[in-house]
Amino acid sequence: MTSAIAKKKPSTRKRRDEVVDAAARVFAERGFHGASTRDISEFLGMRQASIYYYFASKEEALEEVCAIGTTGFIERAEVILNKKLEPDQKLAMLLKAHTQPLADRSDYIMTFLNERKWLPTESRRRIGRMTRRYEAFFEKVLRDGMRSGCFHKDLNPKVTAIALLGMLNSVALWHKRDGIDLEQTISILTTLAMNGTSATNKNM
Amino acid sequence: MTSAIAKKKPSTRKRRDEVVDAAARVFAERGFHGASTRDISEFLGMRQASIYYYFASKEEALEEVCAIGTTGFIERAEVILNKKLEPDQKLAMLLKAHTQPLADRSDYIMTFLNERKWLPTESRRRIGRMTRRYEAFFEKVLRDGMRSGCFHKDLNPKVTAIALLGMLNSVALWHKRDGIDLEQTISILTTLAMNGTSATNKNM
Amino acid sequence: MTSAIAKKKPSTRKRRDEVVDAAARVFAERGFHGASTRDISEFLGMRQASIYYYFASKEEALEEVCAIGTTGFIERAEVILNKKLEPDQKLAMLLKAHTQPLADRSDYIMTFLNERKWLPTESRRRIGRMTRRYEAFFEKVLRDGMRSGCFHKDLNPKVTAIALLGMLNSVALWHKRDGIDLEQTISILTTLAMNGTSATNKNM
Amino acid sequence: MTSAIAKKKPSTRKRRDEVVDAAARVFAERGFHGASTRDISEFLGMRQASIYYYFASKEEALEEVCAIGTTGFIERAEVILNKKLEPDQKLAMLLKAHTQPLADRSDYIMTFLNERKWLPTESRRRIGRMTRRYEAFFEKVLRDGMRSGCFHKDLNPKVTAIALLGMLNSVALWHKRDGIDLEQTISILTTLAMNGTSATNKNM
DNA sequence: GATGAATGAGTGTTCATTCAT
DNA sequence: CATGAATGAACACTCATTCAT
Repeated sequence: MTSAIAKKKPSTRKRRDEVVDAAARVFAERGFHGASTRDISEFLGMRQASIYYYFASKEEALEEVCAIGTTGFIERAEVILNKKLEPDQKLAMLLKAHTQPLADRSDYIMTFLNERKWLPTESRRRIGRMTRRYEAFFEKVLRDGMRSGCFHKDLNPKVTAIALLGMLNSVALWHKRDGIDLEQTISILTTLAMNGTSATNKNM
Repeated sequence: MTSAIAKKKPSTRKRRDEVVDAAARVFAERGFHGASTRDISEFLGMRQASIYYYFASKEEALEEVCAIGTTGFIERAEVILNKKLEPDQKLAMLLKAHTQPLADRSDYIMTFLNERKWLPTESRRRIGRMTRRYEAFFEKVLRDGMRSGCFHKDLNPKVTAIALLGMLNSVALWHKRDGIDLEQTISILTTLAMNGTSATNKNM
Repeated sequence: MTSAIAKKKPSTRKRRDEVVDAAARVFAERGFHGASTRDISEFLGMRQASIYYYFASKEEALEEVCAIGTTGFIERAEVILNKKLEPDQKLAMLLKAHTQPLADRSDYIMTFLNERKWLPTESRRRIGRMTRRYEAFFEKVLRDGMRSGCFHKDLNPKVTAIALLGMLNSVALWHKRDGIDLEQTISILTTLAMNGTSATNKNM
Repeated sequence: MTSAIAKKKPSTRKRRDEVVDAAARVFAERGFHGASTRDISEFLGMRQASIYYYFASKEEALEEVCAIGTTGFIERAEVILNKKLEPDQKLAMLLKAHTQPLADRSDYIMTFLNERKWLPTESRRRIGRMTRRYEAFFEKVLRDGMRSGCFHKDLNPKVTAIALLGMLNSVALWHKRDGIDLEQTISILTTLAMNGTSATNKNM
């Protein structure tokens, strides 16, 4: 997924990264269709045409931003899955791991979340397969916990997985609203999620 | 679906409604910036210029779609707030009432959720005030329940309110993914939310 | 020239006059190409389409305004020419008569002066012939005065005629600038013109 | 003709100048609102969009044409004002200097005279201040001459200044009419103006 | 590495005009 | 008399993209 960024010589790499950063920033702020290649270039103090030294097309830039936006999620989830821990502990770690990149890569994450639907068909599909695989990790942990008794036995693991991710991701949309501390918010969401799935609940 | 707006004379109403519907549909599908006025007009079998008989601008069309997208939410929430019920029962009703319009007005809701950020400053602010007022209803019920003992006493009502809404709204984004039944999903989410906030939880 | 306005029944006339007035006003203010039929209709509290009850086209409206703008000039000049007076007295009267309509018909005059060039070829030619005929009156008076000795014998009557008219007409362009009284200005211009053409001058 | 603007690098200068020239020509011929950006581009053998490589907007093009249209007037007038000459000699020089650019920059001058009213508010004001300053030069010379005795003591210098300029400028409007030689016309106008203001006149 | 110059296709919008009612 | 509805043509302007340098 990240191989695309490693095509160029090390010397070139640095500047190219800045361009991708700018694209992420601008896409996050104005949306893919609302952002122009000129917006990106101006952000960099470059001319519009210069962008095309780094990208063959605007869509390719979106692809790369989205790719980076998803980088590491699956890997980190896999690591957690393989640990010797109870399912509820694993879930808590998954939730934590999921939200953590919001702090330092929010432009990439927001672009991925909101703009991936405008990717050209093929790469959209590729990314779709990845996210479904990622969701499956959550589903598996939930299923494991239901069997082992630490999650409520009547949960619908598929819907619950998507719901939890939906809740966490929605943070990305309002994490800039005043008076909301990201760290604290994430911990609150985690508690909410853990309680929502806990086996100690009756009303199901 | 069109019952929400009943401001114009009956004679004018019909055709204009179709235009608004088309705008909602196209905005939901392609995003505000990805949709052209030609897309809207073609959807209606009209010429592009004819759209401007009904709207002064594309932005005005977005405004109207968003306005309809929010119609009734506050009113229904107010009715529920004024009922003589326990806070947890009220919350359940609020959640139900919130998700119900997704079924028959999903174009409007999705446009509101995803595209309202492109509204011109003033109407964006107006809508922003509305949504904050709406969130406050959820907060109030949570706070009431925390005091009365039916919700966990250590909840953060503000963040919890936004989190629950975030979770419910995320349904709008995947409610078309295959194999997911809207009705059932909503009931699952409600249970999840009720458990997440319940006072019977320990791990807080 | 004015027969166009007398086509309709007396009952209709009044409203039609208002429409012509509005057209003159709007053309004077924004220019023919800068003014839209909607501007005219809005000025009247009408709908855009209603204008076409009175005019077959925007150009026809311009034609009518220009026609009215020139109304009376030739007639009044002819009356003056036929009087038994010295040429310099005639010239003074011509100048006075020329500037007088500026006060109460400035919209028509300004439209005529600035916008007649956008008239369709044929009516532009017709009006061109009229203005040349009008200028010839001034020329004739100048020539008469040169012969009789009251104007300087070396004047170029053609150019002088156009120059005097150019000077007077330019009043129409700044007659709204603050601190300039129309009446007084006209008298100053007349003196200037009379002196400029007087036979008592040496430096020629 | 292009010597007036010498701000850009020589390399960039040439093509851009051609575009400004074309704009001046087209604006002079059809008026600002009657001229389309396509008219300008076709005149140059360019595509419509290419105009926007040189100008941010049609209005900006008008601004530049008007700016060039006024270039040098104030400077030349200042030089004349500072000469050691009698006021009447200065006035004659001012009149001559004013009309001379008509020959080789008539598109710019005509655009300035007829179309400056369509400039955006701010630049219209800026240009308005310039023209008022220019008019003040004429006023000053007139006032000086009235005091020194070479101009009639009862002149109204403000109105006279504007009247003379109005007369000269009106040349711009008919200088293409057949049989009128520009050089000769200007000399006639000058004489007319000098006589009109001369102290040897009685009828004031 | 980057840019100046240009363009084809498209965008939102305006406008004069038509016509049935 | 006047309008509601609509439209074809044009308009100013933007945009992603190209390419020689």
